[in-house]
Amino acid sequence: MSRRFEAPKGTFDQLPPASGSRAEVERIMLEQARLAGYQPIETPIFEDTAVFARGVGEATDVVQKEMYTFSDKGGRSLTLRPELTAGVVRALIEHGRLTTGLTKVVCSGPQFRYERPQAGRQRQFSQVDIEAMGSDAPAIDADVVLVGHEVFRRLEIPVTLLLTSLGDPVCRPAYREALLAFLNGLGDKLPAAARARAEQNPLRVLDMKDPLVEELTAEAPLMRDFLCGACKAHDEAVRELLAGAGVEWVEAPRLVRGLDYYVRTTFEWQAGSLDAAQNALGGGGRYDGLSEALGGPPAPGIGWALGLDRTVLALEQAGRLPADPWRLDALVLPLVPAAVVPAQGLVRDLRRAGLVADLPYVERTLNGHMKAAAKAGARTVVILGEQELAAGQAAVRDMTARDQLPVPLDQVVDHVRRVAGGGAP
RNA sequence: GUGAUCGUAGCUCAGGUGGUUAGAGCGUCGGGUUGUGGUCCCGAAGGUCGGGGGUUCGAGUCCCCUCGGUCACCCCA
Repeated sequence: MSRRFEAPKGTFDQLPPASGSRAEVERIMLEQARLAGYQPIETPIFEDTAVFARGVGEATDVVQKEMYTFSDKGGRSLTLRPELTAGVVRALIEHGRLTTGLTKVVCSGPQFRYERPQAGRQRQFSQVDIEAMGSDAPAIDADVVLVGHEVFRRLEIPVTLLLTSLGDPVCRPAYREALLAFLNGLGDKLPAAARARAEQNPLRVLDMKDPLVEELTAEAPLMRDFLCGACKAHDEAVRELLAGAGVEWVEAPRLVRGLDYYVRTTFEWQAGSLDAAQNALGGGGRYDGLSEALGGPPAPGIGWALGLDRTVLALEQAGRLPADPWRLDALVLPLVPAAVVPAQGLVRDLRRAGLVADLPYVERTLNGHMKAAAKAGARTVVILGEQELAAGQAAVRDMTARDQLPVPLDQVVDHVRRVAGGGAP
């Protein structure tokens, strides 16, 4: 026997029926985006390495140690996308979509980061992402957040929205200096890891989990108190709009992003139900300036992404996974050779009517077929035996009611629709 | 990248101090007499004990290496 293979480290397979629930979560997110006017966009899974290096930021951990970078046979340096925003912005710039007006897009798909896997953190992971580019109006910030609010509402999953403003190139440098001064003032009381981080990106010291660091930085200056007039006005307008839309949030002045492009409005949804370190189900923020960094025209933007795998995990733990929508409405069962052709025709008609219909394809006793149909959750079984054929009928069994009726062949579709549509658990 | 922990049938797990043909439950398949279901009864299939090396008369059980899972740090959605 030859060697058996396993999925590569940090990747996983999605098999039915769990894959059905997962697809349903993705569908709900895409649907909410569509209702809010976001149009589908698709970009390559790999890009010129520089797109991410410049877009995400040379100094970030993502770029420095987590990218899947390789050379193709033409000697180009390419990178499997570690996130979606940079590629989307590159595409919008390339096709001249950022010169005028507002562009709202949504996309979904796998991304890749070389990390040590754990629950909710895989080397290949999927996100559903929305981006709105071309406006710095606070209303668009609220619009983007509202999409997420509705998604989590529909999924009936308890989340907390963390919200803050990271300032902009006008006010952040002064804050950075103040924070750095504060951290330096702590001297060697600060652990080495924190001091090292302070040199790279002092803001990130604020979200370290080391209790000692938390204690030492309890009185650290906060960006919130350093916002310039424009940022402050923007922030207040966003909050007013969100409050008006009934969105609740928690102030998170220490919320920090690991991607360099974020400015001003920044947010994250945390799962209350997810008992894991990776509990951010979705997050994002404003990234004015990213377009310019990628060689495009000035075009402010904001967006966020839903972590699909984590959201499914959280739904699982909360016992709220959406039902798998692939359950059979009708299993059509030809009992004699002469019934095979009419059965195929029935299946075609049922499917045309939008019902999930299938044949068994395997040899089994009638008893066996019934057992299998029950186990699979089929709502009806349409039996075509000798007697039924002779009468031009099918026996349609309602599996929930355990009730069976002879139905003329040309009425089977309507009958199944009535039975299957009615009693949905 | 650092630390910890685990790895026995498709799934969840048993397998004292190493000792004949490795077990259970669930699941799967078949049967419980003519064409009818999830409970019940009977039966069957299914395992190079993650992989490699070592110690030993003998290893699923001990040692080393390696691969993978999980958890925390780190990072992030």
